[in-house]
Amino acid sequence: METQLSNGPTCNNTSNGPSTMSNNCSSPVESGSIEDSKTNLIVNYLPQNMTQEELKSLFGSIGEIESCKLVRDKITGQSLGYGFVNYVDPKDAEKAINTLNGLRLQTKTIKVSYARPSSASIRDANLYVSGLPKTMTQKELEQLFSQYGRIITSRILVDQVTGVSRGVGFIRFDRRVEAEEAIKGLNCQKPPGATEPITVKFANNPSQKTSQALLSQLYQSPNRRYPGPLAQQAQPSGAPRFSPMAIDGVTSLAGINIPGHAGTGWCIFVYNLAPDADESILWQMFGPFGAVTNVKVIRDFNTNKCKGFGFVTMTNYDEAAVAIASLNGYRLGDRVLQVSFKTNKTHKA
DNA sequence: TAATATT
Repeated sequence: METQLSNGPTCNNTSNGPSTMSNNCSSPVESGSIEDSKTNLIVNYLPQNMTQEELKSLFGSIGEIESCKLVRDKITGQSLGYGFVNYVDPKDAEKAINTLNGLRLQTKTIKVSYARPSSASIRDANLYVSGLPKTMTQKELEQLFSQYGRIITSRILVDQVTGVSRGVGFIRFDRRVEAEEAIKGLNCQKPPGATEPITVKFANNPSQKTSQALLSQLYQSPNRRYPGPLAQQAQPSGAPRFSPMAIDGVTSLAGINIPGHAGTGWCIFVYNLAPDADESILWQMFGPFGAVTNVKVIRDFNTNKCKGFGFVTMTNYDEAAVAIASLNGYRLGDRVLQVSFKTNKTHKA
């Protein structure tokens, strides 16, 4: 634990997530400020539909949260895909990095790292690079740019089908001045061995998105989500499909009184969990099916071992129904899970 | 030639 912390949490890159190369591993001390917070985390690559409450619920399963904020577009209110979680205890922040960094949520692999102190100097430090040799790797790209400063993230865009580089990428520096120097030094220059010069300029800001792009984003249907890691358990072919109209996120469920519906969402009962099961397994199993607002593993007060069951709250009925259809009967280790909407029989008024 | 990381 101590070793990993001093080595920098951002070294925990995942293999296929939208993560960075591993040169951003400086500790807060090494990066020049001993005042860096050890409780405040930045969470990147959040699913588009994840809410602040869901973020808080996920990270609250680690420890007490002092504050939590999902960053949204000022105009459209759309999530910008990242947020901040500030813990009360630095130990919990460290634990969150160790347990939640790299967690797969829907189509995303989230990244959890310490937040740098907010400052104007770290803003607008993102570069768009085009004309790269198709053979250039992310590592080589970073090597080229690292002479100008500390790289926070890098990415080379690839063809989704072939996996071949599209010759364009992004480099985010720690500070804007570093990005400015990189433009001066590398724009219109040929990388070593390349036959064509590259273009290096500041990347567009998300706020500059066209209204058309915003519209397509607003109407992106959450129904197209792949059915999670457990597709073999999915409903038999021929089973009724769910209408995208019904799960557009604005369907009002307030006041509906149906078993399983708890006012804030649809409560799902998960039975036959192992004694050492924890909340993360529930997030991982149900997250791919849609908006999960809460998970809970029921534990014995004395032993702190799971009593064999837990609950998951999902916002949308259709997504909950698909999750149940897919996960009921799912084999987790050597156990076969029973998954259903929660009934009211356990606590009759 | 364009995905999102500083409240």
